[in-house]
Amino acid sequence: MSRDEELNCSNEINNAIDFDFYKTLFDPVRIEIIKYLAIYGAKNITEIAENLPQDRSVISRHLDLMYRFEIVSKTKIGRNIYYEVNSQMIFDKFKLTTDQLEKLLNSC
Amino acid sequence: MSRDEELNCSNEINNAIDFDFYKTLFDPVRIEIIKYLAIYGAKNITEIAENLPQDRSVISRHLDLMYRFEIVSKTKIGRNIYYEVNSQMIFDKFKLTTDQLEKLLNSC
DNA sequence: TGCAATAGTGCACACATTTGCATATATTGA
DNA sequence: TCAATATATGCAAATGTGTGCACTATTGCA
Repeated sequence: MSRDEELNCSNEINNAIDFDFYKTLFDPVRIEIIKYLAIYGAKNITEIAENLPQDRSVISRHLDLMYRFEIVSKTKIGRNIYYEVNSQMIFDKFKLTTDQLEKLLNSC
Repeated sequence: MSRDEELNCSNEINNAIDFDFYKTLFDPVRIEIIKYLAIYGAKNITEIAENLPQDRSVISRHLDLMYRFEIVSKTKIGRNIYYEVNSQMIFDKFKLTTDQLEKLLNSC
């Protein structure tokens, strides 16, 4: 394998796997938030915090981080900001990664 | 949604996503090791450590952890233990998760 | 057999991230 | 307008994980 092929291979792996997205997704507390939202639908920070051990401020920061990766979306209604899981987006991400990994299996 | 359905939904999410596996996979140094092995094939700890900034002992521990999740496999030849990425297994895992997420999209 | 090479482990320190309190900042509804 | 409610942020402490050194253990080869 030439140096070019090596670099190419490395790049393909980087492209196949959106590392920062998955690293953000696979955090124990964030997964708990996601599960809560997946079950109960759109909820605001206060209500999420009432059902998880973490402080409101902590939930706020986790949601903000997930929002930046589009793992959750938010809708403002009155005083409240309702957060919701982008289930479709998460699925699409896994689908894309799976497809790209399949290609990688043949080339790298 | 009844309490039973909630629990069921929560369990399905847990089953769909092998959290510990993905959490182990998405670590910056472990990904570097995986990329190195994906490109260069089976290598022993010493050689991996020579090509990454971390100490041999650190590489050893990361490989041990990944081995426990079957992310890598090992083969002993003479004095050396050659580690290799289980690319197929990683792909299969993503495929399974993707399929199960698709089902979840309809039920939860 | 012994020694050189390779891998694994105990330990303490480094580092990044999470956490919760206190407080600030918004923003709405009365 | 202003009190009430919801969210965001500064900060320092806590936590968990990663890290490298020193050392031990293992084992295959000369």
